[in-house]
Amino acid sequence: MTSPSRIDLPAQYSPSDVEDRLYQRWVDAGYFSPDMKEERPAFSIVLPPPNVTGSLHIGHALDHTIQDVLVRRRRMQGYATLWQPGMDHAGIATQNVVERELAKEGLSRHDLGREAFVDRVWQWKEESGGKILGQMRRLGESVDWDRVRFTMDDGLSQAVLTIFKRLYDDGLIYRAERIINWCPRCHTALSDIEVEHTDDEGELVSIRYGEGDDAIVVATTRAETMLGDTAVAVHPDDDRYRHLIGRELELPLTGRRIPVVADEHVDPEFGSGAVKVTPAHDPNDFEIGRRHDLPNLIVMDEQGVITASGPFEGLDRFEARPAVVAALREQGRIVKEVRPYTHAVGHCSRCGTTVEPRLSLQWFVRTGPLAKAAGDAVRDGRTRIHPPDLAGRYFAWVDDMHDWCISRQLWWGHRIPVWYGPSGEVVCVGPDEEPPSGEGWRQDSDVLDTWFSSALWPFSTLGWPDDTEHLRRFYPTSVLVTGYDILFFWVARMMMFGLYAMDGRQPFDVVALHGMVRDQFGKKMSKSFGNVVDPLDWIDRFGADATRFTLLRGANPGSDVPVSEEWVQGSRNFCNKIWNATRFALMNGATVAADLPAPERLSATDRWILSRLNRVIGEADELYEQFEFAKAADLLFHFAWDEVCDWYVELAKTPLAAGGDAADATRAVLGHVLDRLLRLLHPIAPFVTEELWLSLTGGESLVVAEWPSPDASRLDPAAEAEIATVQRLVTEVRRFRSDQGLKPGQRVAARLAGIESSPVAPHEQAVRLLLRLEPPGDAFSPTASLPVEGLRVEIDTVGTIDVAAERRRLEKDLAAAKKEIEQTSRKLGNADFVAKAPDAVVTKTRDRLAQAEADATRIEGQLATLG
RNA sequence: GGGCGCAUAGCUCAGUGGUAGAGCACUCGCCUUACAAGCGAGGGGUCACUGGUUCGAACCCAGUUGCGCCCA
Repeated sequence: MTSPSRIDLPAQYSPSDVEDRLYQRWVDAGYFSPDMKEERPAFSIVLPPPNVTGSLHIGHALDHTIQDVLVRRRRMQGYATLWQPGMDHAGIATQNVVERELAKEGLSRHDLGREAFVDRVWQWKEESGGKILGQMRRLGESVDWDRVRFTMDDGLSQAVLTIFKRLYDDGLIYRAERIINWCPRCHTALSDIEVEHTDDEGELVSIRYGEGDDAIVVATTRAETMLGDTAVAVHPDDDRYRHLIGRELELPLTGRRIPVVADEHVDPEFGSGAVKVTPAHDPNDFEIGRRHDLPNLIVMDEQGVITASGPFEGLDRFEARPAVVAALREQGRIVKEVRPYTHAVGHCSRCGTTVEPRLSLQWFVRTGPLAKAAGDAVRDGRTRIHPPDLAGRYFAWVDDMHDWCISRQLWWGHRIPVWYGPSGEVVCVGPDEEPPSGEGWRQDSDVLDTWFSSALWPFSTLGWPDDTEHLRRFYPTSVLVTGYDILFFWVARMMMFGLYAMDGRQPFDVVALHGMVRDQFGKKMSKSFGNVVDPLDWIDRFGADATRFTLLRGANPGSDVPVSEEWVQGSRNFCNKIWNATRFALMNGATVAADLPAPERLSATDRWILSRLNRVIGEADELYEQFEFAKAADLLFHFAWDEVCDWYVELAKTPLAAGGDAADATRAVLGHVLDRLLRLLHPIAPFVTEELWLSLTGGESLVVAEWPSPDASRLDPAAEAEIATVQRLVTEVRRFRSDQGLKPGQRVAARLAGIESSPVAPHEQAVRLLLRLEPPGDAFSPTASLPVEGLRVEIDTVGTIDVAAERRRLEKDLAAAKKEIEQTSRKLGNADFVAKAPDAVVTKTRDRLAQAEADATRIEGQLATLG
């Protein structure tokens, strides 16, 4: 159960050896439940409840990782943090799952009856539902497991009944006969946003109604609906049809006579300028029908089968379509057929079946005043949408919201709390009221849209309608993290219900939106395309930290997140890099003490890395605060790898080897830098950082360690400049070595002429170590001489120098210098530039020119020496 | 049809007025005692196109083309 001791870390980080152990330790310690001490400020996030049927997919992984980052950082900052987990009951999806199980037994839900079926769903939920909760542990999510909620729980159901009653009494819920989206496979109504529109290939058939001078041509993609036509509509100002308005035509195939009506909403420019009107099967036609008192003739049943009497009765709608067209063709009434004809078709978002608009008696939420409030809360800044440019989409939705159809013809869900009496009474029953009983009373058979209960999530999970401590402390929640595709579905509805139920207080202060996870080519992940990433597979193979890091590294606010296996490998490598840097530190006795040595007692190298560290602490903290996870991850990646590992650790080897005070100081600084770095990375990569930090510090846990803040007294521009000089020198000599074909490990003798008066002087030993330069011996005879950073590096390359390679290198440098001279002199030769550009820019340009000229002169000299 | 967004290296993306960047991929050389999941060096871009504003434009403005998303 304990972490490895300080020295015996293996050479490679193995996530599977540490993740479960650490996670269980965190849960056992109770870190994920908020510390309710009064003085702690509150921070809360509600997890968007995944479907009880669902399993963890890569989109969840992104969404949850972002939330975990926010929560873990705030926890380290000392907040009372609540990350509220749970699931929703997913009405249609869950009912479908259980119905499929029953089907295997040759049963339908009707064979069981409502009560037994619902029992069966509960049974399924207990046994197989909620798999996702276990998977969330694998990702390292620090949710409060003591507070898992489910939208069908007693408490949350109480919340549903409470708000339904309030809305009903306020006249914000009503029942009406309207055209709704009907799924003939799920046998239920759907709301507008549960319908997905795709451009499908169909046909556009033009049909002649009437005879001779009275003939009118109408066009349709759903020919079978003509069986339910009750009028033809034309624009009142359309001269072509003016004479027909008010007359009747015979509707083909039916023998019925239907009127020609004049309606302003008909577009005379579109098609023939005349439209068939099917009020019971088309939303626009329904409106026309209402304006002209047309009958609503339903010609299809709930499975999409034609019910209109005649030869088509009993045909499925897709069989009826060609049959109707054939019959019309036989009568010579088909004027034109366009096939294929691409047009938008609505599909059930659950099962993909083509949605059928259908006249039906349903319950609705009157969204007008609620949506207005939801828009205003964002407009006046109580809720901030991030990134702000996505607020436009939100406004477009809430400012033009249609009433929300909330009844579903399902059995699994919150049953509508309305009773109908024997004499036509309608009674909405509140949560603490007894439903009317007695002969002839029955409850509405429908259940509520799942989104109705998830719209209550930010306060129902905290105990509403009871006045609980959690509700008082954690509402409004601090941030909602979700994909921009959920803005309409869920965010707007939570805003409406939150503001309504909580006396105008918004459900969250910030809505932080992210995009969709895509593959490395920016393509949407889809099973049929075969590019789906399973986050659990990645966690198994690369670790939870690498998976999280990969997702975050692409998580720019509001934009899609491309990922690939190559990139998660890179993230895994990064974790391993941190692992080995800490391993090096432990092997060299790095310590983490309360106080660092004062700057006067530190080398420029130590002062440099501390200066950089404190800059990075400030920058990373700001990026986290701004939801800039991709930039925060990138910053820490480069600081850790490029600066700490590639330079500081390498430079530290010299004082560590020297021992004494120099080694002690370096051990303290190295320990300090890693301690702070691990803290900064912990929200992103909780496991590897925790494992290393425990070894490095012997502390209790990074989960509850203090979040770092920058120490301005450690900023040291002079040390930064000094080390920059060292870096340029080393890089330049490495380039020479590489061009000359000297093996990296090959030691050569060299003299660093003029180093005494150079800022590099204190770093001579370190520079020699990095460059594998031996001190010159008695027989030292340099074959090359490199002027660099104000000193001259004379090297005995052990053999003849590759003159051609050296010439190539110098000529390349010369060309670069000449280009720089050309560019800068042109600018400086422009009087307007010198006069109008800021002084700093002009000075900088002059400096660049001077530097380039010096470089060119030096290089030309070297080339001349080469002969 | 309406609205919004995007176009920068082979791929995916940062970069909002002053020297074009990263990751991955690519080339060359290395098992140099933390790490080959590594180290060092290197190649690679008319910043979609046209015009404008400006001393100066990847960046601001207008238009064009192409692509994507949302809504109907």
